[in-house]
Amino acid sequence: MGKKGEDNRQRIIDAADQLFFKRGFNQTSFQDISDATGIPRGNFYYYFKTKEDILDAVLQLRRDMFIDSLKQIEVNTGNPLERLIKLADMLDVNSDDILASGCPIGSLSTELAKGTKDLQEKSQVVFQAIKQWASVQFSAMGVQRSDDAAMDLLAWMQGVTVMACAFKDVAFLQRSLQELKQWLKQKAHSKVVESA
Amino acid sequence: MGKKGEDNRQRIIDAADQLFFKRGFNQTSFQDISDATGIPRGNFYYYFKTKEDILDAVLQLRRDMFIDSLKQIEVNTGNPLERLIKLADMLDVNSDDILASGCPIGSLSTELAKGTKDLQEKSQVVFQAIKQWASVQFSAMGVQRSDDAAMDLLAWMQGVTVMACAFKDVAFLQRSLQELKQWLKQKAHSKVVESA
DNA sequence: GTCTATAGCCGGATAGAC
DNA sequence: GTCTATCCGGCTATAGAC
Repeated sequence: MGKKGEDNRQRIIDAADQLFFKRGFNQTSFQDISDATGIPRGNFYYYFKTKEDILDAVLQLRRDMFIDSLKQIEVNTGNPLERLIKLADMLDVNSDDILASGCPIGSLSTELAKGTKDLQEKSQVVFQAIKQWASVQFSAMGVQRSDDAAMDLLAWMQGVTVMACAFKDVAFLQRSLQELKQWLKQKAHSKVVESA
Repeated sequence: MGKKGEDNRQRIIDAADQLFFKRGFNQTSFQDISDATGIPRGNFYYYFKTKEDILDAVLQLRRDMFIDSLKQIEVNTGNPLERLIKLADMLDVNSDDILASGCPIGSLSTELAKGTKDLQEKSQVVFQAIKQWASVQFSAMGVQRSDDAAMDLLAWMQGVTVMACAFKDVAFLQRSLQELKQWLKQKAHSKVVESA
């Protein structure tokens, strides 16, 4: 806590997080992060051994941020259906960024999938956390095969994001979000029918 | 046709096409393409002024290849529902590549979205060709708002691809493909009900 | 802990011989 | 048309002064 460097370290991670999203991991240079923070390039190696170490820190940050957001949703919302709807609504809340740069997690995962096996595995961590949370909510809703449902939800959100970003089509994003919410509500209702 | 260089030019484009898919556009160097073809780096500039010109040629190749494939489907299949199912089945036919590197069009679009505005617009062209073809098929099926249906289909395929690639999950890919086909069949049937 | 200077490499692009 | 040699710049990473 008292360490001076912890502040600089966090500023590097925060800037890298933004730049990895806007430009991609490979296309973000130490110079870019230096320009954004005012911290000299050479100084980075005091906090991180390699660029990949910065990536690790960014992935951990994103995972922690998501887990925080999801816990907030759990605190504020008792109904699992409404919780999942709030997750989906992130597409609307962040629509400007999504149209411009896609999904921070999905686009990074897509980029890292083309790298070394080491890199490929790292990108799963954030998705895993969200998937697990969504699965728990589906399960609480009484949905069978909640893991499958969680994957379907994530796939839906990713697909909408890829196409909306490719065509810069906010109307498609909004329409798909409505249909996604309908699908979630049907999931919640159909479990009643099936369990009857 | 008699030009000697046309052969080399095509070999460069074909190698770039593969490499852009496996490693990404930015992460593919002239050296990589040279290694794959045996053609010296410096020679590339006889056929292309810049790396972006190679990208243009690759995008045109992919568009042409898709248009060819879709025309083949039209020739071999009279029923628009079965045509769309054959389009979806590309997820199965190319499942190994998809698990390893994602969708050639989607992943490139995601990468280029983080580049200059010039690059962003180019990636739309291939998607546009497939979307238009799918829209025609939905329309022939009697589906209302066929453009929306085409976007939904592409988004579904992209979402499945992103998640299947991220988790290297072939079972999810297969399951989602079955559900996608069911959705297509429901679309085909529901239009009868609505028009009755 | 902070910063400058620079090594060492590799990228896209060019010039010009053959 | 084909190929070699090379320029110039940017990259990650390192060394070492302060």
